[in-house]
Amino acid sequence: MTARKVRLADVAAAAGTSTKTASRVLNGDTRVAEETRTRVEAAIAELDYRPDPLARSLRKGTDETIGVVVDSIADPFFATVTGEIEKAAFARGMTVTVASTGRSADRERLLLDGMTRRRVAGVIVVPASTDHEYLRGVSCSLVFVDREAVGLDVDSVLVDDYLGARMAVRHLIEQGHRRIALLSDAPVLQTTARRLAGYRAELAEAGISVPEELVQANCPDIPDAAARTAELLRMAEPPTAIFSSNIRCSMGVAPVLHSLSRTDVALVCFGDFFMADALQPAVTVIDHRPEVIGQLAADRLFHRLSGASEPATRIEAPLHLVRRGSGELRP
Amino acid sequence: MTARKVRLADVAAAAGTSTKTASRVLNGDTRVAEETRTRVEAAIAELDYRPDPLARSLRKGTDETIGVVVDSIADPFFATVTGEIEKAAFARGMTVTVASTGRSADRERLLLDGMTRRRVAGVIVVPASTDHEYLRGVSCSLVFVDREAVGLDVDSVLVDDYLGARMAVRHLIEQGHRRIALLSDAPVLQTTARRLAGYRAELAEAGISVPEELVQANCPDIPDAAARTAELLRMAEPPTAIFSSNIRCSMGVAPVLHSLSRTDVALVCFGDFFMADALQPAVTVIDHRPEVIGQLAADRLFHRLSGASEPATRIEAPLHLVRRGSGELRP
DNA sequence: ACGGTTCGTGACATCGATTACCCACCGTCG
DNA sequence: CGACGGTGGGTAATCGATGTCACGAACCGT
Repeated sequence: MTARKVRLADVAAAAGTSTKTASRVLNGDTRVAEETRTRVEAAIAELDYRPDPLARSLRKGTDETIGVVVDSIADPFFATVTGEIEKAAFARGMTVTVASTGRSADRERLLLDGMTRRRVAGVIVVPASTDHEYLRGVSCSLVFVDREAVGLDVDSVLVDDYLGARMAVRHLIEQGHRRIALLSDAPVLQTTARRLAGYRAELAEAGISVPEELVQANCPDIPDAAARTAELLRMAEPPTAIFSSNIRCSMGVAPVLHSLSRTDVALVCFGDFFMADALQPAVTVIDHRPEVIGQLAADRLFHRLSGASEPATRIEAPLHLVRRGSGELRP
Repeated sequence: MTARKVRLADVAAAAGTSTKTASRVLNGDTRVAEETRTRVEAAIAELDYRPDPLARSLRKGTDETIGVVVDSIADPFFATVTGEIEKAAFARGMTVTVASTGRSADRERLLLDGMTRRRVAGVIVVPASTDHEYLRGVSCSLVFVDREAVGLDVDSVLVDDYLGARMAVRHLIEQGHRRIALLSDAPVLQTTARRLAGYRAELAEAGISVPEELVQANCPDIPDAAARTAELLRMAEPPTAIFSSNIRCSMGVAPVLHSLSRTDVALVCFGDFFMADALQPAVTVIDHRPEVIGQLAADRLFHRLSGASEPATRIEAPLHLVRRGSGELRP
């Protein structure tokens, strides 16, 4: 077993130079004699030396680590996004630290504060708070994902929520539906609010009025979404179609429709989810791939890290309607 | 905005002491006069000082970070495990760094090496390699999850694969099945090998011989599992029941049974998965909850970190059969 | 031949904390 | 009364790397 700790000083000693020169070789400084360089490189290889990342970070003031802050790392959507980021980071020899906000603005602040204190090179964040002025002076690069930054000019990778919702609702209208219910999270979130707006706009444009009892815009979790769905179906004049505006809701709606054998009700969901294509009928979705979003965010961040100082960009991840059956049912 | 950098020296200056004394207060050293202590604490609060984690780690030789190494962070099972670990870490003010091995032993080595070099306090790892001697001398605590350590005596949190497989197969036999197919990953993995052994043992005990064509023990991914399932169903004498021994396989099998309208074939899966309860019939599973596994692993790790030096333990996460319909079909 | 570059190099300070070691009290005991 | 032991606290070394700056040698132009 090679010795426990090999320091730069050991390398320098082995090569017969000073630590400074060894450091120069390590960092690819050009002002080192060819002969010296090879001697140091030999010593590095010989001793299997690798620099101490902590010491380096302390001195340089920036760590080869990127932070990922999401609602919940256990959420399959964010897990996939994170996985993609980790892949990109690994390819560049960087490490990734993750943290979940649980949708709490305070916690978001706490986590970001901790990460900047650790001098992460950059952070990819799905914000929970609605005001990001506090990030004004941070020295690390930031990329916002899924939700926009407020009061801060940073790169962001977004989903066109408004358009996606319109696509979904238009599709249902095209199948002949007039009573289209909506299930969504609390509209205090931008994302949710925009999807709700898209839903209303598309219906308005088609000249369809929306009875408020069809708008269930406050389902925080799967069981609640399930309960609301059951409620909708018990109405005197039930909806003939449902637009579920996020994955959590979808995972509540779909099972209920099936267990109540009400698979005659059309369903379009915002966001693909596991097994959506295995149900009978398979669930039609507006797809925004987490892989793509993760890649875009990572690309953006690494682009910044390599020194680009362009103005902040807003990238919109592509959306497409995946017809699978449930959204093509007629009333 | 408070000043960008507050160092311990600033606190000491404000309190009129030396950095050493300030450091003592910070680390709860008892040999500090009550009066001095309060003065320093006031200064800390006043300046909103928080110690630099990097500098501290460099000096102390151990970082307040725990590493999580899994096959893939995007896998919903591991994502949930990771989420639970992160939750536990956050509660203790520690950060979490994650990395995926992609099942590569080399990469496992690389990642663990990198983490120990970063002086993580501990690592929770789902190993990809089959020999862990190389971890013999590491200074950080380790907890293995889901697969056993080989050549190394460490805490581990496991699933009783053998028992689980027997439970699944017994259940199918009890429903009257005799031709029970198996789908699994490559049996080089311990987990897989044990489940396979359980499958064979249970059948043998029931006096049922297993035609080798029913054993599809090499499905690396979802599409492959799907293809194998279709193949099984095309056989001259097809199986009346299928035991899918891991989640990835299950996500291949279930959709195929549905899309081929062969929901008359009984199915029991090892590991719960999203929407398993929404299918018609819902999928019967042997459940081993990732939340529980994550918690157990985190508990174990933090227990070690707080200084326990008991011999290594082997914890087995509880398993239960969740009857949902697909496993109760008769031939 | 001499001052001015450029090049390769090393001594030393530095990042921000912890810690080894030493000192200055104060009270007490022999 | 002086040595001793326990407190409270300071100085400087340390963790492992990088940045500053200065220095000697070779090189160049006039």
